[in-house]
Order: sequence, then structure tokens, then C-alpha cells
Amino acid sequence: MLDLKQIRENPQAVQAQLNRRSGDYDLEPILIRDRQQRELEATRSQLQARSNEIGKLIGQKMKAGSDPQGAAILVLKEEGNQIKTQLSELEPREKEYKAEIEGLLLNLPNLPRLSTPDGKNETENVEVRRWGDEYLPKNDNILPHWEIGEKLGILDFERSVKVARSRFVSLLGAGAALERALISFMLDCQTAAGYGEVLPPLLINSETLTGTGQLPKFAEESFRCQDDDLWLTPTAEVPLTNLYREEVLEASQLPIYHCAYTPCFRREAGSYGKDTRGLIRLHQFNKVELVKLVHPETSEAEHETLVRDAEAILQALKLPYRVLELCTGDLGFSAAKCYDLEVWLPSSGTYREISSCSNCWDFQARRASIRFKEAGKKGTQFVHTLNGSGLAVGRTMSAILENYQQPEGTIQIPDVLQPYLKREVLIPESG
RNA sequence: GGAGAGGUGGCCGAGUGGUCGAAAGGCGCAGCACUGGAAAUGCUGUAACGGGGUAACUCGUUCGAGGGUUCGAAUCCCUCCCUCUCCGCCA
Repeated sequence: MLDLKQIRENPQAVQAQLNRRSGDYDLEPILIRDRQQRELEATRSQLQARSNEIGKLIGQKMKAGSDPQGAAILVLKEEGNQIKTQLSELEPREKEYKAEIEGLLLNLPNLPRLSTPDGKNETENVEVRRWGDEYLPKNDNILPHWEIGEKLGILDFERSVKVARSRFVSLLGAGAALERALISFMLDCQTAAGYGEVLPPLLINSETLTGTGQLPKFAEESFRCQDDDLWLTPTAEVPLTNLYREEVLEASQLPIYHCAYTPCFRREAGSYGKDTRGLIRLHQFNKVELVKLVHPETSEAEHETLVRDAEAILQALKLPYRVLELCTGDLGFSAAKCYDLEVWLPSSGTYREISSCSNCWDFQARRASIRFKEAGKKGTQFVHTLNGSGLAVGRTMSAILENYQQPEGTIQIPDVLQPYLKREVLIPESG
């Protein structure tokens, strides 16, 4: 959520930053309602002040022994009643305005950083660096991961459609074990890097989704439980960040680092026909997520180290990748600045997103009211929240099935995973 | 699911209709004193959010959430959420 005060005091500057994003955003309705709300508030609080005064006066008189039915008290009561009538008209109107402003604010995306490159869409993202050219596979005729996976008997898409619907998969035998090995490996790396492991709830409520920005605007992206105010978590960023919702932390508690393995559930509305095969775009996938809550002064540096922590996994697995900085047109709703990691997928000859590392600045903290207090200082400040995948597990699996594919149709297991999987090569499953 | 008890400031915890009580006391935090320095001790200060004001300051809101009664509600009534204890059930 943007700062209403900032919008009020500097509407042109805020509007200019919003205009750099894709989509149209208009601050005018907010400014109008805000002005009306404040006018009402001035009147209302004056009436309330008088009403409070009357209450005190009556109290004083009663204590002093006045007759409760006496004229002096009845006059005051009458005035109190009149004020109550006036307030009963003003109060609901002011509440309505406030709710309206809140609703409008909740639908505005974060402001990009000034340094964020301009651009219309993903084609204008900027490559920051590239790693691992020496690990690009040399062999031709690499099968797409879904084909080699089915040949090896470790992926079953067809039967999973029967059990759930399209865009679901079952991992079998060594496939399931490889996924599990990847999860353990990633968690071991990230906990060693200082992220405290969390296994959060996977069903989460609306407030939680509002806190990080998935609601109200993107309700159609998540699965909802019909009989409860609960949704399937679309990414661990949501429960992890909201762990601290409505809290005032001590500055000394910052920074807070968390990592979590969770399944993630996404409806993928509007992506019909895109990535219909394989592990790239499923309704359910596994991910190890990194979340940081930090002091505003350190947030840019923390963002850089977060990206490095995600990259470390790809480097350990020797998977070629590149780092992009997203342009304003491709920036997510809550992000002020974002780096994507893209891993090389040889079957399609492209880099595909495997991690997205965002600095949400104070945007989520304001929505979720996550603040901190500096010892001795008056008031509170909002923390900065950051999140990134470290990494998307299914996409890592597909990258391994392709980059480590051998000409004879087996899969070499990356060195660092061998202790986890207790084998060096994947051969076709017997049954 | 049944019975009971609760939800108050950054934390713990008093407070059951009235000015003096946004709220005792404690912890924490900050300043000062004491000390070579610290600990301990003593004194002082310390809620958040919104409005107005250059500021000093000032008005309002907030005692789980939302309604109601009243001139006046942390305190009474209704609904909901959550926590704890006992019983039942269950992995």
C-alpha cells in the first residue's frame, strides 16, 4: 500500500512513478475522497470534543450531589442527545469514505525505484549478468524434460490428470526422491546462509493474502476453500511475511531471515495454452522461499545478498543461468525492484525463470502493519520486506533432466546432490 | 463437540458505568546521578494511529472485532473471532 500522506502531499510525483508501470492508475478519486474525509473529520471531532465535555460535566455535577433530574443536568443531557443525532449522520459517512480510500489504495501497485529500468514488458528486462556458460551441455538432441521424465518412468502426467486435473503431476520412484533431495539440499544451503527454517500453514486467510498484495486484486489467481475464509498458499512469501503482521518489532531484532519449503498452489488463470507440457507451469509445485524483514537503510544491500543466496543454489548445481533486472512494465504488483534468475533449458534453447527476487520496500509492511521501534526514538517505522525463490524445485528438476541428460538417455546426478540421493545416475525405472 | 475461564500499552498485569484514570504496579527502553569503568541502586521520562498547526501544542480514535443501551462504556447487553483448563474424539 502506498502512503496516503505521500499521495496527498506529492500527487504528481507519485502519479509519475505509477505511469512508468503497465496499466492505468488514477490518483484523483483518492485525492477527492481524502479531502472530503478530512473535512468531515474536522467537524466530527469538534462535536465529539463537546460530547466528551458534556459527559465530564454531568459526572462532576453528579459527584457533587446534584439532582439527576434537576434542570442543570437535563439541559446537558438534551445537548448530548442533539450531538448524538448529528454524529449518527456524520460518522457512517466518514467511515464510508475511509473504506473507499482504503479500497482504492489496496488496488494501487508499488512504486518502482527510480533506478528501475523503463520498459513495456518482459522483452525490455535488462540482463545484469550471466553465469555458467562452461556448463552448457555439448550434446545435441536433448529431449525435453517431460519426455525424458516419462521415458525414465519418474513423471506421470496422464494419471495425475485423472486424479486431479490438467497441470498436475505425480513424481515416481527416483523422481520423487530427486525432488526430495533438491528440497533438502536447498534448505540445508539456505539455513547455513542464516535463514531460519519455517514450515508454515498452507491454508491461509484473506487478511494474510491482503498483507502481501495477492488480495484484493488477484483473487482469481489463488485457490479458495469454499466453506472457510481460507486459501491455498500461492507462495511461502505470503505466510512467512505475515508471520509478523500487526507487530511492532524492536530494531535490534532486525534483520529477520526465514526460509521455507512449501508446496505452492496457483490457478494460472489466463495462461491457457502456455507451457502446457512438463513441469514449468503447474497448479501445484514445490518451492523453497527466502524472506527477509529488514531495516529500511539496509534493504538495497539485503536485496543483493538475497539474489546471491538464490544464485548459490544454481552455481552449486552447475546449472547455467542469467540474472535479469525487471523493467517497470514487468514488475510485480508489490515489488519496487526485482531480479529474476533464469536457468538454461536446452530443449527449448531458452532461459526460463527459476527464481524471482523482489524488494517490496515498505509496501507490504504498510499493508500488513509490520513496524519496528528504534530504542529511545519516538514512533515507529515500517520494515522493508524482501522475498525470493531459493529455488523453484520443479523447475530445477526440469533443468537437471535436460542439462544433465546423457546421450544414452540417462541423467547424471549433480555432484552436490549425490549424497542426498545416494546415487550418481538416473536410469529407467523398472516398474 | 460439551463445560468453564479469559483477551487491557513494546511485554507482564491491576482496573466492573462518571471529573481527578489512556489506564495503577512491574519489566523493557532512554536520560541523569553514583563509578576508574561496569553491575547494582536511586531519580526522571517513555503507547500507537488519524486530523489541525512552521512549531510549542491541540482535537479525535483505539482496552480481541463488530453492533447496541446511556448525556457518559475497558466496565452492561448481543453477535463473531481467538487463547487457556477439564471432558469427549482423533493422526
